[in-house]
Amino acid sequence: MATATLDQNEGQSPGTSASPRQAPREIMLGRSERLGYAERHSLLSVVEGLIAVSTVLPDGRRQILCLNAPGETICPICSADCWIEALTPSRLRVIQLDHDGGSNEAMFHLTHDRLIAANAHLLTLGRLDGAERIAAFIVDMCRRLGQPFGQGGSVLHLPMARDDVADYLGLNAETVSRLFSKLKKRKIVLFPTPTELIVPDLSVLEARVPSTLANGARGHLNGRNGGGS
Amino acid sequence: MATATLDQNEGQSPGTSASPRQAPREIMLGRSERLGYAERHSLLSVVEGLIAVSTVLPDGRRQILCLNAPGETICPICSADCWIEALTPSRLRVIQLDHDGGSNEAMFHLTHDRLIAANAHLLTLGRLDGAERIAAFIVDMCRRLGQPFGQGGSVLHLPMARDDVADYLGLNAETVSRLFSKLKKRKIVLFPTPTELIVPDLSVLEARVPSTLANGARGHLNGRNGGGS
DNA sequence: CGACAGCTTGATATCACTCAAGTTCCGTGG
DNA sequence: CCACGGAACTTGAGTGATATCAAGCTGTCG
Repeated sequence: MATATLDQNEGQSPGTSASPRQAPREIMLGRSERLGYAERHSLLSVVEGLIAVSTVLPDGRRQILCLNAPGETICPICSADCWIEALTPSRLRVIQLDHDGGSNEAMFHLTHDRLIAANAHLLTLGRLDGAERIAAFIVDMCRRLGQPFGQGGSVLHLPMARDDVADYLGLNAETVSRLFSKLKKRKIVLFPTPTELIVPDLSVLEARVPSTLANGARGHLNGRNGGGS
Repeated sequence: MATATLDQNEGQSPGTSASPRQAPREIMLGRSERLGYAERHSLLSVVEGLIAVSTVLPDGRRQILCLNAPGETICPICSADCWIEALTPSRLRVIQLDHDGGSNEAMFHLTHDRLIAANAHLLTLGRLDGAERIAAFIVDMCRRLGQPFGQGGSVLHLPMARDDVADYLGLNAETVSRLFSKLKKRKIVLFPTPTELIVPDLSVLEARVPSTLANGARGHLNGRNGGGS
């Protein structure tokens, strides 16, 4: 897993990066820029933007395993065999690991939360149809990135392309677009612009997400919730 | 579908269980018997049989998140919101936790391995088609449960129903059966009986699994031996 | 204003699901 | 030992959801 040292040139190779000075080391990534495993040596947390951890097959198929919003730390384990990719221009902060017991526990919590989220995602990919996946996705993103709107509504700037949503949900971009359109037609979600979503009433969307998931998907935000019934 | 209830006398209620009084606590589960979260209080490891950790939606859709073969320990985190279910009659051993730092590390390793496997599974469900999923599955099971056969082949007793394979791979039972038949017709896999598979040459199957996965899927195996690769 | 990237929409194809028989396997009882 | 019955498995036909291919549209930024 994460080894300690960083050299000075970190974050240099990808195109538009600005070179971080000293104290709080930062890495800038432009849209679609990636870091492979070899290019990271520390824990990273997202300051700004949206980061995807993804696997790409030789033929180009991509699966996004995990999305990290600002404030979240990228799980170094889930990213060992994968790419870290900015879905929108992003700023990352390098977290210095102290080699005491303390960071072990931090690593465990990261891993723990990630596993719970991964399990929810497995259910999504294995057993939900397209419409359900989209509903679950929007609800999840509203909780993580949305601003409250009216009574139980949410405004969300979706900082990723249809393409990326598709690769996260195991669909393709056209299907995502069609499903969005369907929600738009029914006025469950409004689209002032393609990346600006207004959900007037989140509970309408939540009603379209099978219940186990509606709870399970929150595992990485709160602690655990109710037992397995 | 019996749900086993456990009280003080752990391991009593499920059908055929033998009740150990003291030392190595064991739990027997008949086929399809389940333990909910409330019925477990410790780490469990599989002695015999095959255990699935699964989530079930209100409408009955089931996703198997994880399979545990003999010798493996069931990850308590991945099973917090889920059922533990025996796919074939199984024997579990209760592992007593000592509340020292040592078990923290054990928990971390369990979680770590599980997360790596979950990520591989996400790729499988999100981006592989039916034929690829089945190939990846058989290869994985051969490594974990198979006996070497000839030059680079493997014999596998598959201790689970088509149904269960389907719920693990996000398919349905008929599709699994059809895909098995296709492999049978091409003599890539032989079926002396429906649950007995002979893979004369594992590399033929491996060639049908996109390469990233062929490596990633082994993450959770550390320390177990399997047929060669 | 023009060009490009991203988005939407339509037509068609394909893969996997559903429903419905059959068939095989296996345990049980005559 | 064979007949029976149920569960699991296989197979086929038809359907539906999602992917693919192909335009066209929109919005953003020089």
